[in-house]
Parts: sequence; C-alpha cells; structure tokens
Amino acid sequence: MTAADLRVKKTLLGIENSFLELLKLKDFNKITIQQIADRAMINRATFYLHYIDKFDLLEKLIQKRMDRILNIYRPAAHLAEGILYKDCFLNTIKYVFQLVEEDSEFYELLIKRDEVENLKHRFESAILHVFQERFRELFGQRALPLPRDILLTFLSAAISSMLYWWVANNKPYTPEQMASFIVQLSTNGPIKGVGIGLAP
Amino acid sequence: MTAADLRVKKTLLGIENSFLELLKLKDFNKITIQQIADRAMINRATFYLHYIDKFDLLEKLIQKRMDRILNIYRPAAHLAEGILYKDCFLNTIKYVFQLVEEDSEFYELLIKRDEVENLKHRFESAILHVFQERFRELFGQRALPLPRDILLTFLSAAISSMLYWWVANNKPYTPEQMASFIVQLSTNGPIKGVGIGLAP
DNA sequence: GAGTAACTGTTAATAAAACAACAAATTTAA
DNA sequence: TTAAATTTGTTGTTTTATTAACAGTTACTC
Repeated sequence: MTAADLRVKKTLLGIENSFLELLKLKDFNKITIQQIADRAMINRATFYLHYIDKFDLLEKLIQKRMDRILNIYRPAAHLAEGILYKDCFLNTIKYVFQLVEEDSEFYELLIKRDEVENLKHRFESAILHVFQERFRELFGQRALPLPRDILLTFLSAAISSMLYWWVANNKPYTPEQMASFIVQLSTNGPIKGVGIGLAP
Repeated sequence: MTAADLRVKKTLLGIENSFLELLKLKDFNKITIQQIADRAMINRATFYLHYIDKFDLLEKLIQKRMDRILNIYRPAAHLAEGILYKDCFLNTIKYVFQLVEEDSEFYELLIKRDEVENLKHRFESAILHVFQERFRELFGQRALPLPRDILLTFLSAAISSMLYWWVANNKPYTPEQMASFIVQLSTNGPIKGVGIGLAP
C-alpha cells in the first residue's frame, strides 16, 4: 500500500473515486469490478493488483478513515500546561467530530444504506484506543475512582453512538456543540443532567 | 496520437485538463512543464512522450477544436430536399456557433488574454473550408454571379470575425440569432441593411 | 556580473499497467 | 431447470510510464 510510484497513486485514487461515485448511484452488491475499472479508466486486472475484491476495497477505505482517528493529531491545546481535564477531553472529542465531518460524505453513504452494520463498532474501537492513550497521558498508572476499563468503555460507547447518530441525522450540531454536550453529560451524568426529582 | 491504450488516454486527458486549469490561473509563458506534469500526476518525462513542448500542446488543443469545425456534422436539415439556400446557410452557420459555444471556455481563455493572435485566422481557415465544401454540394461546378473565391472569402471573413467578436463579448446572442444576423446581412448586404438614403 | 536556482529536453534501466485469453463461478431469462 | 450471458479471478506477454540522472539553458538575486 506504499504508493510511492505516481502510477500507483493515480490508480488507487481513481479506484476510490470511481467506487464512491458508484456507491452514490447504486447498491454495493450491484457494483461490479468492471464498472469500477471503467470509471477509473484502468484495466480490470489492475484492480486485482491492489485489492482482493470489492469487499477488500470497502474495508480498506473504512480502515483508512479509522486510521485518521487513531493517529489523531494532538494540537497543543489538547494537553496544554495546566489545562483542565474537562477541556482536554472536550478538545479531543471536538477533534474527532471534526475528522468525521471531513469524511462525512463517505460515512453517510454507508450509514444511510445500512450496508455497514459494524460501522458504529469501528468507531467505538477507534475511540476507545484514542482515549486509552489519552488516559495514559493524563493519569499514568494512577488509580481512578472507578476501574479504568469501566470508564473507557462507558465513554467510548457514548461517543461512538453520538458520532453515528450525528452523521445519520445530517449533523444538526457543530463538532464544538457535540463535544460540549458529551462533556456536560460525562461531567454530570445523564440523570443528574435532567435533574433529580419526583416524577409527576 | 491514436489513444487506444488506456494509459495514453488518461495521460493525454490529464495533461489537457491540467494545462487548461493552469491557463485560468496564470499566463501561458509563466506555465512550466513541471507544473503541468504535477497537476496531471504524471512524470515530466511522460509529457515529452506526447508533446514537443507547451507550444506544441497548445497548438494541438487548438487544432483539435478546429477539426471539430472542419469535420462538421451535417444534420439532414442542412441539406434537406428543396431547402432554400438561405436556410441551408443559416443551419450551417448556426451549427458552427453551437460548436464554438461548446468550447467557449477554452476560446475565452485564449481570446481574453490575447495570447493567440491568429485564432481569428484559424477560425477563418476552418470556416472557409466548410463553405467550400458546402458550395460544392449546393452548386457543383455551376457559375455564380461573382467569382466563387470572392464570395467565399467575403463570407468566411465575416463569419469568423463575428465568431471572434461573439466569444470576446461573452456571447450576448444565441447561435440562432447570430446565424440570423449573418444571413440577413449576407442577403441584403450591410449597406442595404441600414437603408439607402440621404445622410442628414 | 558571478553564483545559484530553476527549467528544459533527453536517456537507460526498471516497475507498473494494459491487453487478451482462460476456466470457473454466478446471474439472468426463457 | 436449463441455456446463455455476465462476472470473476488469474496468467503471460507487450507496452507505457516512472525514475533518476545528465548537460545545456534561462532566470534570479546578492
């Protein structure tokens, strides 16, 4: 997958664009390799030099985007000296939403067709990994009020489902707003969030 | 220049697009082969497999468009049974304007930068050729009221200058209208066209 | 006006893609 | 359900493009 050679770069780019254009036009399982090749202006055999089949292609496209989340760039603000934990989380979450926003056309294609049932889980795995790293940076080996795995699972499940919902509903809030909602709920908890009182 | 091979097709297409994009951004003489190659995602050496230099490229792009005029398709209406000469000319002229309209983005680039002084002459040569053919079809070897070369030169000069003016002035009339103007002037002549009377 | 940076045009060796042909699997329609 | 048509995945050979290097030119700039 190292695309040093210009021909390889151009071929891979062509295949990706061709495939995404076709995904807009028809269902995944109606797409043939020949159609992908024709649009990309490559020979069908060339497709097989780079991918096993169209499932492999889709998987690699998804993985490429997960990698962007995994290898998340941490602006200084994420971890600035003396920053509040809360703001550090907020920045990280906001950044994840921004990344997803950049690729939202791709995700929408998958989500709205319900062709990738596991996309939410892919989000969750990636976000879990990001926050495991973040926890190590912030807390080292220090003990926390609850078991670390419990915190991480709770948090990444919440964020990934919010992400999925956000894209599936045409991104009705900004990444900034979404991050703020999540931090509020993670600070106060959803129950305290709605107030603790008697039901009418 | 037969682009049977997909790689050749793609390379030529890439070079053309790259070059036209660059022409929108900067002057022709500021464009380097490296810039063309970079945008087209090809190696610089590949450029030289297909073109001598950027002048050759521009010339071939112009010639390609002139060929479209030269190899003009003649819809049945152009030469339908019992059609008036006037309407036959009108259809042909309209069709030339339509062809130029399709490529007008390209022509505008050249005209508005005044980088192709001979474009009007290229138009004139192409149109002359089209009407030589048309005259042969319509009149065969028959003698006409004036020497045929005189008629053809007069007509093609008028049409090509109208074409040039039309593109340079953002195509303020439709091809239909332009053809109608030209046929009117060619029927009555520009002097009769404004009336023959005493100057005030 | 010397020095250096960028561009030009060309080459030889190497890597990638095209092409055509194939058997096998899958879809489609009769 | 069978026959025809399409798609799949693979292969060997040929063609094209890439790469890196070259000397010669033009364009900056100090």
